[in-house]
Parts: sequence; structure tokens; C-alpha cells
Amino acid sequence: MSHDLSKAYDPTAIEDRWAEYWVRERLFKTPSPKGIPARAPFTILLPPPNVTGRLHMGHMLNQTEMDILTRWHRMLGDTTLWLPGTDHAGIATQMMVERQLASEGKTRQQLGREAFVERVWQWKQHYGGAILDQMKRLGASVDWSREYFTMDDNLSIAVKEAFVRLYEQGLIYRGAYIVNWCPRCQTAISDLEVVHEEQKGKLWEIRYPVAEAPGQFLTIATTRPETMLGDVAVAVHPNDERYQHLHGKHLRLPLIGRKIPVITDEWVSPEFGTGAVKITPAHDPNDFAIGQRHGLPFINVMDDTAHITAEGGAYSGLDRYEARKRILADLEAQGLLGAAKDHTNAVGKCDRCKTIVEPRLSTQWFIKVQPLADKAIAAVEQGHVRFTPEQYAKTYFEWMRNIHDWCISRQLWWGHRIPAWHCRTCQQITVARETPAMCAHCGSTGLQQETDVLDTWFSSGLLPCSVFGWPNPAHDLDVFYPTQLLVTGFDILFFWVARMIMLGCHFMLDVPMPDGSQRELKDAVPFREVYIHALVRDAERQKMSKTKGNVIDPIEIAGKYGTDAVRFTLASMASPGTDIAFSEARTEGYRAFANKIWNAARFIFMNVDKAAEAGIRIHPNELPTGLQVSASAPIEARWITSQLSATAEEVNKALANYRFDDAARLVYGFFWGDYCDWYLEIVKLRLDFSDPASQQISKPALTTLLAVFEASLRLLSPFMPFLTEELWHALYDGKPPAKSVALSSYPQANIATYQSGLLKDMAILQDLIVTTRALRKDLDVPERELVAIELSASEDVQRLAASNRDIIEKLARVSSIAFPSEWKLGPANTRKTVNFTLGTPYEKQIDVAAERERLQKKLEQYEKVLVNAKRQLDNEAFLAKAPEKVVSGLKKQAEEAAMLRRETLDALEKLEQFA
RNA sequence: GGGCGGUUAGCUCAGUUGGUUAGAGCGCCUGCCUUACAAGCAGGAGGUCGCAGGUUCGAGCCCUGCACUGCCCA
Repeated sequence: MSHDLSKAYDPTAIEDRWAEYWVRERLFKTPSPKGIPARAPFTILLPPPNVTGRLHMGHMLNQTEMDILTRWHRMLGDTTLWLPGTDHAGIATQMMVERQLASEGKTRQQLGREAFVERVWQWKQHYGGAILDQMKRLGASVDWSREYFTMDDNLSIAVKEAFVRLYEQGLIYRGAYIVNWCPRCQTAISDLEVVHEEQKGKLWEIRYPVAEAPGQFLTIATTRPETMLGDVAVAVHPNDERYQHLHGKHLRLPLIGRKIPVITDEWVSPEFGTGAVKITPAHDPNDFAIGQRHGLPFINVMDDTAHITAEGGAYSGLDRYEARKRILADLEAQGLLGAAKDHTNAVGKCDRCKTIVEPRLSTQWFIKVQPLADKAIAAVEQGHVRFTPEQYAKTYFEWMRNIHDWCISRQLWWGHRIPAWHCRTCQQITVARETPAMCAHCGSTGLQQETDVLDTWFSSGLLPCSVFGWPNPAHDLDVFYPTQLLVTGFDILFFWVARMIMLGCHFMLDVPMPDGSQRELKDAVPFREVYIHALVRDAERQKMSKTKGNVIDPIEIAGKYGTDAVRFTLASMASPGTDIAFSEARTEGYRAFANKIWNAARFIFMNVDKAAEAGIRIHPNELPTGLQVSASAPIEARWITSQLSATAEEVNKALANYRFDDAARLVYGFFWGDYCDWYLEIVKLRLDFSDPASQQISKPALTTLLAVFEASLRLLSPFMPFLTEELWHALYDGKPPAKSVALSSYPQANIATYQSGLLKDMAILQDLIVTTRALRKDLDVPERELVAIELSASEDVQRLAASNRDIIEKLARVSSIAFPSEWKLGPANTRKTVNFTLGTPYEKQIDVAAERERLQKKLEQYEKVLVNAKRQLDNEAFLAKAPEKVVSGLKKQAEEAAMLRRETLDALEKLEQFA
């Protein structure tokens, strides 16, 4: 029978089995609904990991959050679609395959473009998408039948269409501008792909001879002396007193001999360096702007690989840093080198390979981004896209309002080739969806396709519409667009999120609504909500990095503690806006939680089996669905169903607000704190199946025990899908009502379980037990020994204690409860609370000093409360202005504190009699 | 330089429109192998909420300044 569970929970024994089952049975496949569902579907797109990627902790956090929400929505009965896929990752993948070729002693140039691209496809076939297999192992409930790859034919059509339309709309242009050039990848990269790092360097001063006045010099300062080979001017601030006499004069460029003008420009900051700046328009963005303003020539002195070109004269062929050394040495020899000061500046590096980026003049394709940005800003301003945490909207606006045109061309071979053809005859460009037969301008057939490919983010930016069939009309597009939610890290807010919003708003506005009406901005957005999660760091709050060696492999850690425990750790630490300091200690704690659930199941199954032996059979399929129990049921049954209902209500609320931490804390607290610590301990009293006479008690008790457990499994399932799946199937003895607990329904609040006075009664009962336990400890009563207790309280509380005598006796190890009319027990044997006075005659050699200390501490506590309450209650303004609820609450509190204080003082006095 | 955050128990973090004695997990201390669970049970200790002002009847929460700190962008 499947009720046989091992004594301790062993995740490795079950996880692979369920992971495979979920995929094999296609449990999370979402067919296209017929027509448009009345209730909006929950659609969520997996941020496509690089096809070269391996799963890291950030992915796991991201996917855990998406999976929790997806499973939750599915259990709420929504049409739920989580769509997985991978990104072709131009540079990364090309690098990977080039490295492979290098190990065979080949280069991509030797292979040629076509063969190389073929080779990349082969690589993808063999090694690509390993990360999706890792996702399968971790149980992500995605629809695998819809898996996409950004280079798929249908997605490539969308990319081509988007490019052509933007070009036709005049939003794409080609031209020679300064771009960030990676000399290692030999391609342009966008501003976003450059990471700036502070680096210690030098600021060199170089004397440039004045052409018109031999013997005079103008001293410039530069951090990059090698670029002087391409200098075409030196600029000073027009108001800079020091250089007035040089306005209109010329300089003789050292080492090269070119005659260059001294120009004036407001951009120059007189305070920086010497106040004179060399201008190299082909190698610096600021210089480029100045070059344009002043009509200066652009002299490119470096090639694709950052080696000096023929323009560099004697330095031709040298690497840029070798050239720097030589140039400095030569300047020194000529006496033209001035001071070299230490200087820290931000150096741009290629995000991918960390090579220092060379700003370089080159011909590239750009998107004129402002018109797209305007719509994207409006979409967020008008609330059609909502950010959680909200502050990310500010970051988004900040970037969007200062946006630069987007360089979309890459000099790579792997990617979507730009659908533009150059005419060999007239040099004009023809942009077309299909390979054109002739030039659109001169009719020549001498066409050659552009060799550049598109930035990978251009294609991923289209995903929310392209995965559903755009640009073709598609039922899926009608049903699933806009998607409901995007869950992602802030690091790709600009790369991806912003671009999806721009492209989605731009293109989807042209797609009519399912009913044929004009689509508005609110329905053109790619997603209605964006949840931005934090970074996963190590336990010391350090960023995980390979070089530091502190990377935690999620698969490894899941193998060690169980996937559910890792998921629970991430969920419980996912406070919005705060980085997660991942600690194994925490995961260990949640493995213990999993074990707790496991053992609760063992206990329950054991009782089910015992009951069966006695002829009592409860069919799990016939458990009461609403969970309410009869009004005459024992207090623990009424209480636990009520607690379950309240917990379900709050968990649903927490998940609706992306409060994974709250949700996790709630289910943890309910299952461990309420269900196990209290309910299970009490219900043991009702589970005597040997006596037929007690079946009236044991059968309903077992029913509630099972019903609440079954509901708890459903409640926990989105957080711990493996464990709950295993136990849910076991509970139904292998014949569950659905193929998976993930396909059952999520528990909802049931107000019928709420009864007035119930929570208060239970709280008092718990307080009686806890107070007794604490008193026992203070008196050093051995664990095993039973004690008699005495209780003085209101009639209501006395009645409560009397009618639940069995509970108190069992949980507090009490032999009998008496209700004396007169209190005779000494202070050391007595405990007072707001609701009752409780004591035991158990004899102990009283440690007067310890007892005095205990009472003093209590006294201080009561007095603190009293002082605080009195301060406010004596204040007329408080009485006049504070809400009645607060005032009466405080009054009650003060009265109670005063009473307890008085009694504690009495106790202290009595204590002195012993002394 | 511009922008956005953070500072609450030993650690990691919650703390809702300002309202009654500031919470959780882990860790720590003490006692228990009580037949679901020692990955457990029971009890306990531990915080002048970064600092200084201000607003208010009332501030962990709002305002101002300061200190420290993290991130993004240039």
C-alpha cells in the first residue's frame, strides 16, 4: 500500500519520478481555448534563457516565483499558460562555437558563413537548451508543447516583418556614427552591453607645438595618448583666459606632423586637466559631436581588432596598448611629454567578454527610438503596465526619458540577418520581406544582402506577440495577448522589459481586437504587470561569481536538500526590493519543514490504517469539501478548519500581491504551528479505534484530520509541488480524483467555519497549557511526571477548562484540575495571567533569589505598560482625538496591567516571608 | 555628476492608511529519545528600530539634516 512511507523524507526518492511524470503526461499543456474565455487567461512568458546557458540561482528564483503563481492560477481555475523557450544569444553562442572550432584548429572565416551557421545549428541540436532540461528536473509547470526558440522560422518571420515596417515608417536608419566596438567580438554593441568599471590610470600631459609660433606649445591632457594619431583639432573653452592668444592658431601634431586647428567649444571644461582637449572624432563620442559641430574630418586610426591602421604611420599594425607605450616613449624622447598624474576613470568593457570597448566610427543600423519610447512611457504613466515594486517605474521613466537611438546591427554571423540588400550599381538599399530580384531604385540585379545581423534583443523584444503568431492574424494572439505578467530581474529592465513595451505598443496597436474593434494602448501592451525580483547573493551578501568561487548551483543544492526546500527558501526570502542572501542554513530549516509534513502524513496514514483494521473506512473522495464541521464538534476540529480557512484567505491575498514571503510564512506557520503543534496533538485523544463505543468520536475526528490534511496539501502545493504530489497520491491510495494535485483546486476562505468566541476560547485554552508547562519548568517537574493543577478564573473560563479537561491533561501533562474557592498556593507555585490564576501544589525547594528575580522582571514589564498607558490616558488631547477603539483598548490594557502588578507585589511580599 | 534604495534581535528579513506591550525563521541557552517526526518536542534569553531635530494627542512608519551603505545611469 502506498501508505508505507519511509521514516524520514528523502526527496531524491521521489523528485525525478514526478518531474518526469509531469512532462510525460503533458499535465501543463494548455490547448488554445475555443472562442475567447470569459475570464482573462493567466499567461506568462518565461524570460528566455540563453541557449548556451546553465541554470543558476537567479533562474531558480525567477522560475520558482513564476511556478508558484502559475500553479496557483491553474488551481484557481484560470486558463493558465506558462510559455517556455530559449534565446539564440548571438554573441554568446557564436563565441561558444568559435571556441569549439579553435580546439580543432579552425576559424569561422575558414569555414565561411554558411558552413559556420550550419555548425551553430548542429551545436544547438547537441548541447543547446540544457537549461530547459534543468527546468524540467525542477518541476517548472510550463507548457512544453509550445517551446520556442528565437531563431525558429515563425519568430524569424516576425523579426523580418518588424524590421521592414520600422524601415518603411522611417524609424530605422543606417549611418556612420560612433558606436561601442568590441575588438574581440569584432562587432558593435549597444550602450547597454557596455559595463563601466572604475580603473586607475594616468592623465598624461602632451605638448603640441604651435605652428605659427615656433618654440610655443599648447599642453593638452589625455587618458588615451594612442588616439592622438587621429587628432584633428585641439579644443579650449572660448572664455579660458589662458588660451585667448591661441584662438585661430594651429598646432603641429607631434609624431604625425599634421597641422591641426585650435578651436573653441563650450563643452570643454577649463578645470579638467590643462583645459585643452585633443579632439579625435573617430574614437570618442564627445569628440565625435565636436567634430560634427565644427565640420572636422574623421580619421579612423584603428581597425576591427584595435590595431593601428595605415593612418597611424610608423605605428601602423601595433595593438592599441603597444602603440600607447611606443607613443609615450617617443614623445618622451622628443621632450614633448609633460606630467603624468594618477587618474581614475570609468572604462567601458564588453559585457560579454570584458574586453575594453573601443568607441569607433562605423556604419551601423539604428532605430529612431523616441517615437516608440513615447508610447512606452504613456503605457506605464497611464497604468496599463504596472510595476511591482512600484519604484521600478521611476527607474524605467528615468531611462526612457533619456533614451538614445538603439544600434541594432551586429557584425556577427549567428542571428537574424538584416533584410536589406545593397545595390552594386547605384549603391542604394532595398529593404524587403522576401529576397528581392532587383534593386528598388535602379532595377539592377546586382544585389548583395547586408552581412550584419540584428541585436538579439530585437527578436526577444517581439516575443510577447511573435510567440502567438504575430504578424499573422492568430487566434492565440486574440486569446493570450496581452500576457498577464512578466517576472524578471532588474538587470534586464532596459535590455528586454523596456524594449518589449516599446515594440509591443508600437506593433500591436495595428492589430484589431478579437471583436474587430480598434486596439487601444491598454491592450497593446505586452503584459499588464511586471514583477521585478531581487538578486540572489551568497550567505555573506556577496554577489555570486565564478571568479570568487561562491556560486551555488541550484541543481546541486536541490539534490542535497530537495527541490521543495530550495523553492521554499527562495519564496520565503523573496521580500520585494531586497536582495536574497541565500543561506543553506535556511534551506536546511525548510527541509525540516518538508520532513515535518512527511511525518504528519505518516501519522495520519497510520491512523487511517488502524481505523481500517477496526472496520472504519473513510474514503478520501468523500471528504466534506467545504471543510466545515458540526457545531458540536470538539473545539480543535472547529478551530483547525477555521484556521485553515483564515490561512487560505491570507495566502490568496499575499499571492495576489506577489508577497511570496508572506505566503510562505503563512503556510509554514499554519502547518507546523497550528496543525502539527496543536491540532495533531489534541486529536490524538480522539483516535481510539479499538473501542467500538468511541467510534462516534473517532470517525468524525479522522474525517476532519484527513480533510484538513488534504486541503493543506493543496494549499502547500504551489510552494512544494513534489512533496505534496507524492503525499496527495498516497492519501488517495494511488487513485486520486485528478492526475495531479496541481490540477485540483486551491483552498479558499470559508466563512462558515468562523464562529464567534472560538478563537478566543482556543487562545485561552492554549494559554492554560503553555502557562502550566512553563510553571512545571520553573518548578523542575520531570518531563514524565504528571502534576495536579488548580485554577481560579471567571465562570466562562472555568467552564472552558472543565469541558476541555482532557486536552489540558494531555498537552500539559496534568493529572487533575481543581477549582478552589480560596487560593492557598504560594507565589512560586502560582502564575497569573489576564484570564486566570493557575497553580500547582508541586513541592520544590524554592530558590528565593531566582523567584524574586522572576517576579521583579514581571513587575517591570507591567509597570512599563502601565506608565505608557497612563501617559496617554492622562492626556486630554489623546482622549479627544484618538479613535474610541484605541482608547478603550488602552484602558483595558491598563486595568489588566494594574491588576497583575498588584498581585505580583503581593506575591513578592509573600515571598519575603519565606526568606 | 544624475537617479533609486537601504540602516529594526547574534544572522537574514517582515512590520499595511501613524494607534493598545515591535514580529518571523535561523542561531543561542535549559530540559526531554513523550511509539508521526532528535531534520523532533517543551520552555527561555535576546531589540533605547543608524544619529540629531521637527510635525502630531501619539512616530519603527511622515518631514528636514547628518552618518554609513548598496544599486542603476553618465
